[in-house]
Amino acid sequence: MTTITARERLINAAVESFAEKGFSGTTTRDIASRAGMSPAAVYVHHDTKESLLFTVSLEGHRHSLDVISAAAATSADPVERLRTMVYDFSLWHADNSRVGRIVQYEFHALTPEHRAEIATLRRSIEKTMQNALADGVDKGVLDVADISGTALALLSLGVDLVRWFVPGGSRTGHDLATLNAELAVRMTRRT
Amino acid sequence: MTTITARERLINAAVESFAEKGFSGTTTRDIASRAGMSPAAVYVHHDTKESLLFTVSLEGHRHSLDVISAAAATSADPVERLRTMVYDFSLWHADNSRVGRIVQYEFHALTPEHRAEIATLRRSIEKTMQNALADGVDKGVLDVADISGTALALLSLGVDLVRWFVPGGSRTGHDLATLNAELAVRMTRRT
DNA sequence: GTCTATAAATTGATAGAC
DNA sequence: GTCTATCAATTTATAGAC
Repeated sequence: MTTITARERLINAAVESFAEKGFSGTTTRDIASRAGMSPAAVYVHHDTKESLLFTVSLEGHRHSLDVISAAAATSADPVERLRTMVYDFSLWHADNSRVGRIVQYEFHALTPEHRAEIATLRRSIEKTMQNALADGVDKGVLDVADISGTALALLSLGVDLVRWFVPGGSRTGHDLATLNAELAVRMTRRT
Repeated sequence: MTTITARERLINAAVESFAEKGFSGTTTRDIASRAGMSPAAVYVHHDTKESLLFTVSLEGHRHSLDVISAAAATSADPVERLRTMVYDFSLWHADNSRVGRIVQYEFHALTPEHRAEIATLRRSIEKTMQNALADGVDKGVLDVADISGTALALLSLGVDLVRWFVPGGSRTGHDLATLNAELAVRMTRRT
């Protein structure tokens, strides 16, 4: 049996509202009413509206870093590893497109301190992709002239899904992730 | 000699503020002060804050559609045409990253009527890319199993630049556009 | 921990003088 | 076409009762 605390209900409500209207477009009243509480109840569990955003953003960044890090450890073959990394990273963005929008598009709304903390997670995500490409080049399996630029492009394929992906639409997350993974291999494989 | 009207000064101010803080995070007072006017002067030239957004968004969408359409007409060779399309589309997003952020991320803030009008331009952009891929497949030069999905992925490479591109940073728009164009060719060329 | 009530500031937009 | 002044509504956040 899973107990959902008031704090978690507020976080779920914040995810809904931030993803739909953006951070600035969301009122604390909207979050409260989605969570079935009065406006004042929000502040018992979260100091400010921004601290709610930070909680969501931090958890989302950590989750996506976990996903790509785990994928990076699945195979010793650089091509299959890259395929898995792009597949899992893309699938995460499709399956979590609401959190993904907050992660990717509300970064600027964080306080400078919170932004700095999250920026380190972003660098880890990029570094994980760069390392996978560099290893594949070292092993002579991948052909990548610009490793950091290509890493950004591969991540963009997954990240940009959150801009338009609609759950229940004609394309499934699995289909899109499979396509992105195949394109990633074609982009980088040595011929 | 170029005369800058008050209306244009307001649009430039709106681009700055919308790109920096988002539509909801921007106040009409902020736009007015950036344009060197009083808050009331805004409403002489634009009915609502949203009409300013619509003006910026419409112009931006038209411009990027013009860019990719012109690129689609440059060459009869599908590979070189695709390279030019991805290069020009990516370069536009790097060179116009502020307008690009408004175009890509403030779509939801438009009124339903304005959103519908702009949606037709978005479909034209996608269709232009799809046609270029389909023609290359017909001519036996490109190998693309999922044309609409691959079109979205190619556009994503350009679009996602606006999320992080910083003018004057270590990477130039030209460098990024060249890389994206090369990756696009590798993704789609028949081997 | 939840509520009602409200403070204090900010917001989009307008009125009316010049 | 620009201004000062202001309205009416909304906003984040708090006070204090239960």
